[in-house]
Amino acid sequence: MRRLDTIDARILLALDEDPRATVLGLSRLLGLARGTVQAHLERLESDGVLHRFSRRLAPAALGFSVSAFVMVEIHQGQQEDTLRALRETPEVLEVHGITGDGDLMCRVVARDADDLYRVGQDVLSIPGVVRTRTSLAMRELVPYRIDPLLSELAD
Amino acid sequence: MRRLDTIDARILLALDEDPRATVLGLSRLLGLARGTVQAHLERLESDGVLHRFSRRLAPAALGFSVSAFVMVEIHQGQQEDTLRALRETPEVLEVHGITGDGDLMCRVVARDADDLYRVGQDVLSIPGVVRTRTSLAMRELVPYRIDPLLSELAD
DNA sequence: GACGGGGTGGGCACAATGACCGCTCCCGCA
DNA sequence: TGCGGGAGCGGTCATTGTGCCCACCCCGTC
Repeated sequence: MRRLDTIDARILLALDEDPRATVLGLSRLLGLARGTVQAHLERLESDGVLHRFSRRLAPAALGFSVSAFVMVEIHQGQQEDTLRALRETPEVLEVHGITGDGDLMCRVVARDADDLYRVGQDVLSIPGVVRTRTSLAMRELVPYRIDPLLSELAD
Repeated sequence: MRRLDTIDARILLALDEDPRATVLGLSRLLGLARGTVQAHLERLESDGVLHRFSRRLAPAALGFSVSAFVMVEIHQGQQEDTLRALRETPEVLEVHGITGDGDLMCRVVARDADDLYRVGQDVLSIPGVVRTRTSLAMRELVPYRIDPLLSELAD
């Protein structure tokens, strides 16, 4: 994966401030030539450095205001089937293979506490799933952010 | 938080396909009037339904190719101080207050395995932190996605 | 039965885009 | 030592998109 430089970082931080900023606007703001900003933006999009747009969408806007982490212990043998089923469960937003006592760490969302129970059951009923341990995310104490790391790169 | 409608969902899915699509382009693609798309896009940005732009950035592009989940057990009394320190640690990307055996669930990144050890020590040395349990995210089995939920809304 | 929100379609002046050009500077390499 | 090549810059061009109007219409609500 390509490594970002100072200019990329400054552009991204500026886009955080104003996500709909134009290329020309950014070039003026950052004191760069328009072509420079344009080239960097194109590379950012084409190099796979940026995730899909919908990553910016808050699940709550879809009515999924409850989120939880589900540790899933699986039967290693049929991991493929298990993963396929997890992928087909829309409420499962992401799955990581982790070290430690669980095998899979899933982030799930639900409409409310009751709905979360249903999602939990859905996961539990997936073939290959041995045991689950659900932790309800009660408060988002530090909302996802990456700008501190970006800022370090920007100067 | 405002609830999205079908048009919002279709716009967002189209932006997933082409994040740099113009308003005019979207209106043609979706068979909607330009003003309609423009109004929805403005509302999406202004209603706080969209997270900051940098949420789209892959940490690996910054050189942080290792990520991990750190369960942090804290001294409830000084939670404020602990949180402040976590917030000041750039490698800590997000923190959730959760139910269950840990108190805090942190997602952290690091440059490599060695660097992760350092980050782990940093967290452990924060006042109020009693115990930590780190799970290295070895593989992203289902990368974050929300489009299945969006698609349900789109039709 | 009037109102208002949210969609449509059109039109306008202006701004931004994409795609060029040649120029310079700097770094790596033969 | 000198020769690429990459990356910024600054400029131009025709084309496209934007922001902001307008009037209209449908539909559910009070």
